[in-house]
Amino acid sequence: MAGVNGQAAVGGSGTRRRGKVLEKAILDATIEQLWTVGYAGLSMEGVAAGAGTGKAALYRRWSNREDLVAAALSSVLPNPSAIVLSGDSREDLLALLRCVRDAIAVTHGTVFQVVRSEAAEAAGGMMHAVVGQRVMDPCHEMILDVLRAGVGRGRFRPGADSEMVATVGPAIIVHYVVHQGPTVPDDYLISIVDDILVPLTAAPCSRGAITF
Amino acid sequence: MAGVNGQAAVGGSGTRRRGKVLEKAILDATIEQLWTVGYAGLSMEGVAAGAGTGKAALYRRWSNREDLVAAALSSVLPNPSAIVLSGDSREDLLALLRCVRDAIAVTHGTVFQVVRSEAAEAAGGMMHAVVGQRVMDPCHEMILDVLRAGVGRGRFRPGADSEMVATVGPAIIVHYVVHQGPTVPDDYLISIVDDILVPLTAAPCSRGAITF
Amino acid sequence: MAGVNGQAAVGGSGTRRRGKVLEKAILDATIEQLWTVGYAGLSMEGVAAGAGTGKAALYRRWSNREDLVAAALSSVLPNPSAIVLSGDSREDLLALLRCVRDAIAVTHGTVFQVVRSEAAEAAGGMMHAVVGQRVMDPCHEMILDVLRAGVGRGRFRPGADSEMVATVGPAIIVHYVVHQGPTVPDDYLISIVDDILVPLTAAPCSRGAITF
Amino acid sequence: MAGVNGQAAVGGSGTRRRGKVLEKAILDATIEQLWTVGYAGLSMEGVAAGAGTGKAALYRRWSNREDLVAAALSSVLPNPSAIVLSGDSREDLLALLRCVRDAIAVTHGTVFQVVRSEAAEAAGGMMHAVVGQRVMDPCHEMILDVLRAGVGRGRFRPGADSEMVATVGPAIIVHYVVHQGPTVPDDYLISIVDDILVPLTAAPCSRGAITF
DNA sequence: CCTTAATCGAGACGGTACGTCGTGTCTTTAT
DNA sequence: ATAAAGACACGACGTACCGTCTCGATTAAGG
Repeated sequence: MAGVNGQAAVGGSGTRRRGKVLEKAILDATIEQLWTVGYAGLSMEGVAAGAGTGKAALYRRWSNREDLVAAALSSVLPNPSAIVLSGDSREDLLALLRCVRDAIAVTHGTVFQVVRSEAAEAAGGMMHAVVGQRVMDPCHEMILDVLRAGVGRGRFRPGADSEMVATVGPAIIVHYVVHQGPTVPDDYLISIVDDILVPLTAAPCSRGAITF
Repeated sequence: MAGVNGQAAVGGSGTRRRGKVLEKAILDATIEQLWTVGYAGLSMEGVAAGAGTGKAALYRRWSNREDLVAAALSSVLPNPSAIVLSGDSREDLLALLRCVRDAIAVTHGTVFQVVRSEAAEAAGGMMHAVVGQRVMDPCHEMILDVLRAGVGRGRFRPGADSEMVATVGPAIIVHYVVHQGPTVPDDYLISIVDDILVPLTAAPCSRGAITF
Repeated sequence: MAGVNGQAAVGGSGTRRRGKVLEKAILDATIEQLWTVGYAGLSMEGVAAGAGTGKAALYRRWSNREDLVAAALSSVLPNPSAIVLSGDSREDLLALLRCVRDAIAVTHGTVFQVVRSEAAEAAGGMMHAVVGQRVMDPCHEMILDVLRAGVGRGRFRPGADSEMVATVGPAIIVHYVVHQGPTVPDDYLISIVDDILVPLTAAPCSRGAITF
Repeated sequence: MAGVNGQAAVGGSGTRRRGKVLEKAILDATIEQLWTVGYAGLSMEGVAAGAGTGKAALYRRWSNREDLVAAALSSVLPNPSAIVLSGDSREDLLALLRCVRDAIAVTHGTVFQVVRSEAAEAAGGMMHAVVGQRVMDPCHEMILDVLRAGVGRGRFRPGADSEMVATVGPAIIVHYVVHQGPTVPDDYLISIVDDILVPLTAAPCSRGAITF
């Protein structure tokens, strides 16, 4: 458990880590602690021990537990801007929802282990804000882009490119995570697209007479 | 050996509180602490002091902080079964979403201050489960009932009475709370109904004889 | 999770005490507590507060109350080896008994506030052992030396240099303290020497050539 | 362990003890606790549980732990007035020292587990006083009587019937108990008499010329 | 090459809260 | 009326972390 890296806490291991190497070891130890004991059980002392360093090395970089965890999460979060949109609305929406899902999964649901605590709000870089700024917000914007494109091409009904429609998908994912746990199956995402987003954006009476 | 003094409580009240009276005082003090210092800042000692009692009286009833807060929240949660459905689908959905909103507002967002922590999962009566069982789940079922009724009367499209459609409204509210804070304006709820639920459930080609 | 504040000690002293300085402050506070509230009323929390530190600083050094008090007593006990023997048997015995008396007086009788408790026996450095090893045992040996010298010079009867004779003086002092309190008057010590030790060691038929 | 008597804590055992029967059960449970966990580990709750009763039954009879233990000890202490003196000084002194020894042994050294604590001094019937009044003081007086008789018959030197000489024997026993534990071997008592009391009381040059 | 300043590792420090246990008081219920 | 049971207000226990701080030891960089 202790010592994610290979040379910590061995005593006279010869070399002593500094700078980025040490920082990486600390963030790795933080992530490990999140997976093993969770956010509530994570302690600065535990992370320091796990990384084979002292508390001072942590506090020199991050002012408290929240900041440390935020930085650790930030280091493992997926990057929405890496997604290339195909132009196929359904596939693009699915890809973006998968990104949202992965952002939550990779943190093991930590974001929802502590959300909106007052202490967190005071701190600048709170965990939730990190996930929001790094993943949720960009995904939201990209979903909105897809919706606008769909409306522009007449594939979606007018007004389907609203903030709220763009919110529905991520919201359902978040709701699922909060209620069922951090692992959202792919079928569920497909279902969100097909059962919610498709009907919600469908052009009304798209083929006129057929409904007759 | 420990505790060698033994003075009885002299503080003001002539008689010593017991049972339900004391329990009420403790839960009230807990709610007050939640509003003043938040979940993260709430301590058993603080609640005991606030309630004018000792920690033992707390631990005799609830085994830890989570259980205590869950009980306190439970004591202030709205009761969905008190909602009388009018038969007007739109109004009924709105009433149910208001109930969900109130459940979160009344807890000052506490449910989302700590959600799905491992400790919480271990404990039987964790905070989130309380809100889920007491409000979210019943509301979900009632929303589903409204949807089924709408489908049954042909006001809603077939298939609109799905689990996922019923999830959309609460999910958006949760999403809002997590991102914007615990106070969800009524306009937002109306917008959820009109911009999401109405289009999502709209009978295809709503204008025409088919609705009959 | 616990301990969310973090203010550093602001209390008066510019710098934070460490090592020996802090240890001294703690032992002093312990002695003060012993005199003000007695052993039974002494608490780790009280000592920590009195010394202006935290309980951890105490438990880091001593594992429990007994050990702490033993250390505190040890710091104020008289040192028998500082006594220089004059060769005058009577004066030397008196000086040694005064040392025993002082050892008890300086602890305010604490040694006899808890003696031979099971907890004490388990612990290695229990209070009573401290006084025993530091004062009682050395004094016993020195008394024995004085007796042997007296016998050697024919001033004392043969056999007067026994363990039990050496025990008599301290035993009477202890008996007095247990029954009358920790302040043994000097007259009493003189009386022990003159009324007990002198007759007990007197050479038979002291007047006569045999003493040669 | 729990339930010294046969019917405690069994539930609906039919009869409920009162008065002397209950008092006896409590005192027995107290003695048992003294032997098993010692004075320091003895608690009112433990005694109540051991006796199969409630704390109220204890506090109705004795105001605190000290009083309870004093009463319990008192119930098992030997009675010096039962000793019949033979007239043989040596035998009589030995019998009295055995009484002192037994008084300490029967309490398992409890008297020296807490002695002269401030709390004890405040209370009227503290443990140590009980042993003192019930055994130590009477024995002291009886020893003095034996000494006076010896002096009166010319067997002892004049002045041998002093308070301090009478104190020596018990004092050495107490000293032994404090240092070696509550079990004083009979040989040790004999040694006290033969090596201390006999020389101390011996008539000087009792047969004149023989020493010559 | 050797200083020199930075920063590492370790852990003591003053402090808060934890969850447990015992005290002495007071209530409740049943005998 | 009193027994048994146990809740109550309280204080102390010994532990765990917090965030700050000190103290060598190590090490990268500058002269």
